[in-house]
Amino acid sequence: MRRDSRLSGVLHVLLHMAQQPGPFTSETLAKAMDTNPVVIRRIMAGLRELGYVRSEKGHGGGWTLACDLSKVTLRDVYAALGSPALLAMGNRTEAPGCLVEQAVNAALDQAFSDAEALLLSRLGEVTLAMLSEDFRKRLGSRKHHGMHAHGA
Amino acid sequence: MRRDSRLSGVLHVLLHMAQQPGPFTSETLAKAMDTNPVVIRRIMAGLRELGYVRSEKGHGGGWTLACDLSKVTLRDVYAALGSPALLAMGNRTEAPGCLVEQAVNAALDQAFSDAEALLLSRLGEVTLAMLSEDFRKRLGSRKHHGMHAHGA
DNA sequence: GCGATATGTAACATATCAAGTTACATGAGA
DNA sequence: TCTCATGTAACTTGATATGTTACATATCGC
Repeated sequence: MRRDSRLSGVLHVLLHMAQQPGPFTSETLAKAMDTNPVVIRRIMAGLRELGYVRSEKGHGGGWTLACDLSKVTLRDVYAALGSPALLAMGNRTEAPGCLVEQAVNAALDQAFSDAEALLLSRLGEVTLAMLSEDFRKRLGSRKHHGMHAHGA
Repeated sequence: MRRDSRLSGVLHVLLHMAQQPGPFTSETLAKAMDTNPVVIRRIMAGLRELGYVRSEKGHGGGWTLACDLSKVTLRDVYAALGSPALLAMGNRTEAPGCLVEQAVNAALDQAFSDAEALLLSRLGEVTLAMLSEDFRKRLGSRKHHGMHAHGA
């Protein structure tokens, strides 16, 4: 199944923004992400509604971080995207009349909801500040080898 | 994202088969599942290769259970389907040169693999025999209310 | 052997959805 | 007012689960 990479993408954007202050245009961010400005605006829309970022039009406009990175978790970002489905699998039918299917659904639902709960919990343990810190650590160790932050 | 219901579907088929001995034609099973015989053959193909079911052609042919239901777990059935993706989300790019993306991927991968491991573990704890037992329990309690096993 | 029945499988159709693209409206600053 | 930027609708594209048709192959009963 095709996998949704919006969470990965929006985190990438946020972390890039965390490295310098200025507002970033959608086009700048899109170039860094190798995608389209409209896609950036789309995935940022939810974040703006929750107040994690701000956007301004016109000259000198663009996107700005508007939150305490140590207070926002990956789970918050996930929620800002509209909480899309976490699991690639689901039941064939919900609320089936067939008792066989009810038994199957009950077993699968148990396993599925456990996994979802764990994933959400893990995402809730990681803040954007922690990610940013990890990035800087990686940057430091790579610099010692004379390489760039970006590459093919 | 569209959710994969093959696991749910194939479990449904197997449990139906567990209720009576005879071979079942793809058409019979398809009717019970409200789908197409070809779809049944497709999802059963992997199970046959692993020896969980047998198929025979011609008169009196069809699908037969060929395993000890108490020895086959939902995880085994999942594997028989080819182990399709469990999670609906993934990284934007694997092995990125961008250090920001590396940091993002590392965090997400951790959470993702934890959730996948838990899900697989849970699926591994449930056998087809347990599901069949649960079904029979449901059947018993519904019978007391004068209802059928199937219904809209 | 022959016809009926069943699986096996390729090929094609359909539906859904993330992602990409185009077009245009709106608003802010120089 | 002109330029730059976001906001958003509409459309295109690609991937994939699912559904369907068609036909080949194997097996049973006569």
